Amino acid sequence: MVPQFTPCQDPSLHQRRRQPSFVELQSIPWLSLLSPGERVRAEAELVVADAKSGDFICRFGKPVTYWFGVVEGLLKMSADNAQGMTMTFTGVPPGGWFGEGTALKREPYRYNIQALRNSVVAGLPLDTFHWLLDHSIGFNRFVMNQLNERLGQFIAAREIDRMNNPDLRVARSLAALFNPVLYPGVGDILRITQQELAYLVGLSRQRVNEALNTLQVQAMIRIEYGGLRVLDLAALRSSIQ
DNA sequence: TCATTAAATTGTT
DNA sequence: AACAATTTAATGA
Repeated sequence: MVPQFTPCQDPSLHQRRRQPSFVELQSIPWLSLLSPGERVRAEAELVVADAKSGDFICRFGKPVTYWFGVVEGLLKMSADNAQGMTMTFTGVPPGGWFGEGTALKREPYRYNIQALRNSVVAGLPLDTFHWLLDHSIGFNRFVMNQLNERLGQFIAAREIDRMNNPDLRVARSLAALFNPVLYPGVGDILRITQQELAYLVGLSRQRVNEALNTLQVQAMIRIEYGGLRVLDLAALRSSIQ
């Protein structure tokens, strides 16, 4: 059955925030692009919080407070359309940072971000985000690269939505999650259950299970308990039929 | 550290 | 949707 995520209080994350640990800081890909001075300030202002499964990191219409990144776990980016249907844009695995578009314009969020399972989320205060944009070339390069790569993902996502072959849908969605530029924290193994993947792709768990086994036979992935290992990312991206 | 038990995840119909 | 099989996590001696 489809679990109804219990809607939770928005300020909870803000209240549960704490200082990032050394290991958590290491998982933040753009810190190494900063100059020593910039880095000191960024690390001082970064916060992390534990999000429980079902927690909303941000909601449509709420003002932007942080630029967010995933340290650990898995998030889901989605929006509600006019018909009241929830459509999932993408999953956000470890190493992924998002919301720079709305952060740049200081606009309210235009989508929801929800934790698919217990996760650790990092947040950079909006003022610090803008300060880095004004001072750090390395940071600007990262954000620009991020925007460009995500644009490619959204274009690919439109094609995925139009595909009727479930095996292909799963393959392409997986390829997106294994994107090394957007999600450097993923590596060879993506921690995701078949149920979670089913939510992201919009298929039943049974069908996802079947598709994954097909992809495994084709030596594109290896199914592991609670996760998947990529063997051939290029094939996931471009396989036909 | 090991054995037992509970919980989570996967495989199958 | 239901159930069985498998894997991992938690517990306590």
